[in-house]
Amino acid sequence: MTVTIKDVARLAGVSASSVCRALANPGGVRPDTREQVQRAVRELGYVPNRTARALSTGRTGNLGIVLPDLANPFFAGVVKAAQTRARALDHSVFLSDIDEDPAVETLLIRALLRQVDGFLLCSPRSSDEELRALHGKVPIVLLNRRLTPFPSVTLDAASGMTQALLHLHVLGHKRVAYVAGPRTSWANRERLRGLRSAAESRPIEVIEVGTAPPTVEGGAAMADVVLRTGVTAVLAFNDLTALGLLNRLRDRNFHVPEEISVIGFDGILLSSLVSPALTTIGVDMERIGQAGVDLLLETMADPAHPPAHRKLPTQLIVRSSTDVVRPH
Amino acid sequence: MTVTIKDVARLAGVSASSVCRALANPGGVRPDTREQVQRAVRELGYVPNRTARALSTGRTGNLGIVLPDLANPFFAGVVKAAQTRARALDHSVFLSDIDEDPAVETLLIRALLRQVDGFLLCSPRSSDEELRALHGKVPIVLLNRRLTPFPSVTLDAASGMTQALLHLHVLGHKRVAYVAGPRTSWANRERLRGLRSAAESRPIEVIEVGTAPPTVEGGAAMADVVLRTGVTAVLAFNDLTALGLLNRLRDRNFHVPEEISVIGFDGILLSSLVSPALTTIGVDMERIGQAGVDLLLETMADPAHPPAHRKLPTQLIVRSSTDVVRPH
DNA sequence: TTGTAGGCGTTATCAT
DNA sequence: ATGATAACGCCTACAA
Repeated sequence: MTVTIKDVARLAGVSASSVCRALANPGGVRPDTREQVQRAVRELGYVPNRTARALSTGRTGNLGIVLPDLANPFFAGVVKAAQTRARALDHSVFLSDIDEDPAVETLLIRALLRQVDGFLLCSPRSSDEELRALHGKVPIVLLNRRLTPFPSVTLDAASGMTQALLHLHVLGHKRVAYVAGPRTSWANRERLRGLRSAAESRPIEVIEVGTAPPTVEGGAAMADVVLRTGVTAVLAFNDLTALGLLNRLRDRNFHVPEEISVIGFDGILLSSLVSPALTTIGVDMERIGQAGVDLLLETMADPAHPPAHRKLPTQLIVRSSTDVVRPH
Repeated sequence: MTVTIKDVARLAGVSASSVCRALANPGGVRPDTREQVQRAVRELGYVPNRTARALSTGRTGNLGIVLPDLANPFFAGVVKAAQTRARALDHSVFLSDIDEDPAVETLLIRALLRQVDGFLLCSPRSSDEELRALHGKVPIVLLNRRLTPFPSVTLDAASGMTQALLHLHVLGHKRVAYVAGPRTSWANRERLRGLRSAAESRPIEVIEVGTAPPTVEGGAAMADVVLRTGVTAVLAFNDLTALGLLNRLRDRNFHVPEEISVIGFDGILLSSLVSPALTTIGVDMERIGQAGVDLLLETMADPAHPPAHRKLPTQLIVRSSTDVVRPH
């Protein structure tokens, strides 16, 4: 039924090891032998069983990608890019959506541990300790989180926040709100830190209005709180949150951006389609996913010399054309 | 370094076979033996190597999900649900985004063939022949495509299209356009068929304006063609296409829905956030993903008696509040 | 250059 | 109820 290396060997009139060599190391075998083998392979439609190979070599050719929520276009975009990159490098991808639940994260990782050569952990929600406990067991690259001794791909949130605040400053804003993301999110802390730091040197007050799930619903739920602070602008943890805000503000008959400015983070497609279009701090999801996989493969190749961290740029995308402040 | 079943056996003072039994079939072993084994397992932190198990049992505990484009929120939503369901049933998921390229689809499937117990093929772009060639080799469930002898999960496109056309009819529309999706998409043909069939019994003319990639860009590119037909309403293959249309129409200073109505398909979150919100034919992505996995597991359990096809409902979601026609 | 003989970790068969 | 033993498919010394 299932064609194995032995079938190929028999048909080619050689031993299994020769088949193996002919495939793995075409130079290490006589040309005519290789010819025989290749013909047999084609004829039988032989495909090596990677599961069996993994048992023997200890390498599976698989990567594990773990992320908080695939419904967030940011992660979908990153995974798409990562998966494409992985395939180009002859690797398959296990996908695990933990649905924002830190508890299942480490469980999932442990379950997949021996089925992958390494993990790309996107915005992991686990504690530093839990993650560190994994170190040495399996190559890991962190996305959107910085934690020694792991290699990681992060975003230059400080730059993005500075660009955004400068933008708001020029428009005359004096008080801005920040709607935070998950407490367990390193990126959230980083963005807030960047925002605060950018505000220090400017006459702008930053008000942290609290944490919301990084979803449209989460953002919508925070709109009233934001309004109560009387700010003229609000920065959200990410685009989904910002869109939720935008929507609820519109329901409340507040005009964006005339009465209140909203700025998101990620630059997902969706942010460009709403109207008024969302001003946001954009990132290159494709590059993020690629970089993650590249770093991971480097780490796997040489665990002793893990590659350096990579910090990717952010770029403010101003979309609302009439950011005129009318302080209230 | 890595703890195997033998380590457990040694520590528990039993044979490897007993460890295996104690874990797989707790009843088939003496209570005190099981006790010993469980203690050893905990102490050593033993986790069975699923790769090795797969080699022995022939079952991997993995599913493969293949889809055209993860950047499409419809597929992201379906995959999220499917993945969650799979995990609940103790299965892991391989993900493959083929980026709308039929050529890589079968290649990918063949590559993963021995690493999964079955495939969930979402909107497969391959030909009937290519797919049928896979039959018998591995359990397969089709999503968004009907093709004997495969079990499948499909949508009641005809119903959705009928609802939409009735809606347009009531509003007085006489000529509507359909912006098609990929030619290789079964769902596209089905939707067009449903639309045509619904139009037969009504005084409405359906004009197929051509094929567009099922993306925002694809939709945008078709806007001018749609305008040239002079229709008062346009149905798009999916929401992304519809949103592209919406956007470009707005750029052309056409008012939606006053001057032209736009209707999408899928009911992705995005469609509810734009303004005017997109009227669309909604589906339950979560249920689709769940049903896909459920069917697949049934098929795997008993390949001789594959489960029946499942056709899931569609529901027109009217969002634009002022669908008044001003025929031109 | 090629074949033979393990072994990877697990499960299943067969005695005991 | 338990323990040897033989697979599963592949890879890699080692020997020829």
